[in-house]
Amino acid sequence: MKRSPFSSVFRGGTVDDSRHFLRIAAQAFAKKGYHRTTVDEVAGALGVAKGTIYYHFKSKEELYLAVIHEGIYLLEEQMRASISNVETPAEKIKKIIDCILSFVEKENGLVFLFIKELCGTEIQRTVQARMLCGSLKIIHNVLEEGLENGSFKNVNAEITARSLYGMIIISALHYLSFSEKIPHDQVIKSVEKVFLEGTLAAEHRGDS
Amino acid sequence: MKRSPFSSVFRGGTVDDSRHFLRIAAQAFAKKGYHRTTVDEVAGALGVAKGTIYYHFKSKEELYLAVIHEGIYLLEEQMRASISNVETPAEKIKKIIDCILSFVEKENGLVFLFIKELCGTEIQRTVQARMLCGSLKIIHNVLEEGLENGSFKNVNAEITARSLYGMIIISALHYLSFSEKIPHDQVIKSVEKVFLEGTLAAEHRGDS
Amino acid sequence: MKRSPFSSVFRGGTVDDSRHFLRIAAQAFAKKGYHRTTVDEVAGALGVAKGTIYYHFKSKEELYLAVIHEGIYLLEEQMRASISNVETPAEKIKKIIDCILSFVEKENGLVFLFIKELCGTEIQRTVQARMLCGSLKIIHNVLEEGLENGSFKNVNAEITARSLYGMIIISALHYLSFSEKIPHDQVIKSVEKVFLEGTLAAEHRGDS
Amino acid sequence: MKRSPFSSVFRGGTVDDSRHFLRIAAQAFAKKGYHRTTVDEVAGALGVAKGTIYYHFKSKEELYLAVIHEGIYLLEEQMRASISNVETPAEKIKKIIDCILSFVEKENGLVFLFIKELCGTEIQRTVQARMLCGSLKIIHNVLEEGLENGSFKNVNAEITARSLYGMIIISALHYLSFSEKIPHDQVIKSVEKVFLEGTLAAEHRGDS
DNA sequence: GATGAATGAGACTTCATTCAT
DNA sequence: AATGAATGAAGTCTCATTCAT
Repeated sequence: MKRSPFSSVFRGGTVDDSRHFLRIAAQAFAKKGYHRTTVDEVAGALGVAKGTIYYHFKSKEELYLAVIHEGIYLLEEQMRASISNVETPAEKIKKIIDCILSFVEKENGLVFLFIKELCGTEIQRTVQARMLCGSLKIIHNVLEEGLENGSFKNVNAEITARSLYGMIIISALHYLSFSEKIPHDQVIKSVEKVFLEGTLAAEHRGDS
Repeated sequence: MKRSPFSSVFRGGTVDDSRHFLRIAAQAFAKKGYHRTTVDEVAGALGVAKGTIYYHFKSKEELYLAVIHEGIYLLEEQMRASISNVETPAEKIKKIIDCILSFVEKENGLVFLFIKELCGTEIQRTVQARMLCGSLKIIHNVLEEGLENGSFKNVNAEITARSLYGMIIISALHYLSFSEKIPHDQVIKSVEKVFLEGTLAAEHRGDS
Repeated sequence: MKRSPFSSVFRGGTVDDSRHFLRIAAQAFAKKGYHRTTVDEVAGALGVAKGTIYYHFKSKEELYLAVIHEGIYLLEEQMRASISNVETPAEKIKKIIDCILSFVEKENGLVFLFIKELCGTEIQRTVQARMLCGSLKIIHNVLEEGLENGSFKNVNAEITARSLYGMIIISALHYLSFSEKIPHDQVIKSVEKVFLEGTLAAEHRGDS
Repeated sequence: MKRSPFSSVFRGGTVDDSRHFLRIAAQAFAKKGYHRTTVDEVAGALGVAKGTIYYHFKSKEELYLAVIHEGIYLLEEQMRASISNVETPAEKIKKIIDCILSFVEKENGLVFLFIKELCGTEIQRTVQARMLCGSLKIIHNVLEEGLENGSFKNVNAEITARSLYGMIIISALHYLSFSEKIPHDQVIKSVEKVFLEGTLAAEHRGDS
């Protein structure tokens, strides 16, 4: 029984097939970015004719959004999985750092797409930001858990969640910018330490 | 007196005129991003004919690079100025946070362009990253200064500089993504605190 | 009992069913014209899948021709019926005016299609014109009947038939062009009078 | 001094140049109709690159409208000229019949375009109809003139104007449909006679 | 008989770039 | 130095048609 590439999106066919195809499309887009990637190229990567893309998606942009959405969902899944069996909030934070770093490393094409999208049109920005809030929420929840059980200081959970996100992403991005391999352990150690313990030497701190 | 590419637009134009024009071009590009902004639009914003652009720049891309470069240089200038009369490294960090936040707020169009560019083609990424290293270096220097005089813990200065950058940028970006005003004081306070003092409660920390 | 192309759509469908379907297809085409109407839309209006169209017709064009043909046949039927029990040629002319006007009003979509087709490619034009000659012939016959029994002046029956056709159609079209309702009585009266009696005042006419 | 093909539409260049180009474009469209004529073909006929069309017109449709408009204006000019030195309304009618017939014969491509457009979308219909009202108005005025000076019977000038238009156009179209030459004299004589004197024999008429 | 997913040729449109003035 | 009309390559999208089920 022949399966249509996107059959699962609409009828029959497993969801996994569909996600698989979106992942391939993501790679196609990731190579050169939205604008420099032609629909023909995506179709080629998918092994279907151009018309097939347009049979399933209203426009290049709609396809792109599906791709982004899938990517964001993928990150969320992995973040959730990474902390599923972990006890303390501090440990969870460490796992999340590791997880995001790995994701950025492995799916760097996708990550570039995310971020670029975050810097697009006002409408794109908002849509995209709202989607990313899912993964942000996971960090946010861990922070609140730590605040409740007293393992974390009195910090603004929202802003702090974003700060952590930023630390990880930008640290990782730096290596990718120079096409270097991310020195996982070093980065994890450094981000962990700074985030959890700060940078001030003990004698310079007026710990609250 | 150095002559700018556009010096003739204003008779006797100086380098400052040139920077002024690049700043306007930046705003034009920032509205819709590199690809969706036409040379016609940039020319229109500049009040010159399209041919004039090509008289001064070899291509749209070259113009864009000049714009980006000018933007990055602008940020560097402001960062340098912000810490020029400050004593301690910790104080300098605070000033830098404030400075970057203000820059992101005021020049958000430019910042979006920076970041997008950081996520572009491999070659662009590298060029761009190298340029951004200027402002990173400023943070880096402050950290080393603090390491030397003992006010900072033994942290990896390079990675930590990037982490701080990431905290600030991403925190700020969040608000811009939702077209909200950045709550300056809150963000500054939060980032400062986390970065300098960490998030772990005293009793949970095995301070080194 | 003859089987229609779509007979299977309604089990035991007859020729009448077929005509019914062509009439629906006509409405679909009429809305936006041949080119702007997609086969999908026609299929949708018919409540069948696109493939079904191609099962019954070789191409979009063949379907369209069938539609036009059905429309022209419909007009002929009605014209013939309208004069079937009428005695004098002059009375018949009045009935025909009324009949065409009603047809244009009720089946304006179809009429637009006819006319557009009359203005198409050379080959289409000829095919179409030949088809329309059926209804023209009806008028022509009435005129000849009148010429024979002396109730009509010595006019060129062919050209005059076309003239009458033109008077009616264009008069009616004017209202449709502005999406106004056709003022039946007025138009009938005016066309009748002009056609039968002319426009010149008695004293200005050198009646032959 | 080089002249741009459409220069007159915008600046410099004579209006005649511009009209000339629209006339050529009209011929291009006329051959196969709006939809089957590609912009490339029009550009080719005009001897310019495709982009040049889009430099001067926003879309294929806008170009088409300009073409139609020019054609309608052309007809009006000729109608007005044809009756400029004619005395009586009845003579004017004769001239107008001749003029329209000649126009249809010479510019048949344009005429097909007019009519097709009259049968298009509701919006097109209205726009087009409004434009054609110019030439209709000329006939209308002649009729009113005749009504006032008593040379015409008491007919409805509006509807009658349209009727005459229809007689001429459809009579002429018939020949074009079969790609035959229009027998000018015969048609003129027939239309004139029917329109001015009617078809009923004297003894069958109850002249008012 | 009927379906509808897939196809791919072809059309419109955009826009960076050139060059004569 | 500056202009802006002209260009044409390239990209998005449509849709008539096919064919395996």
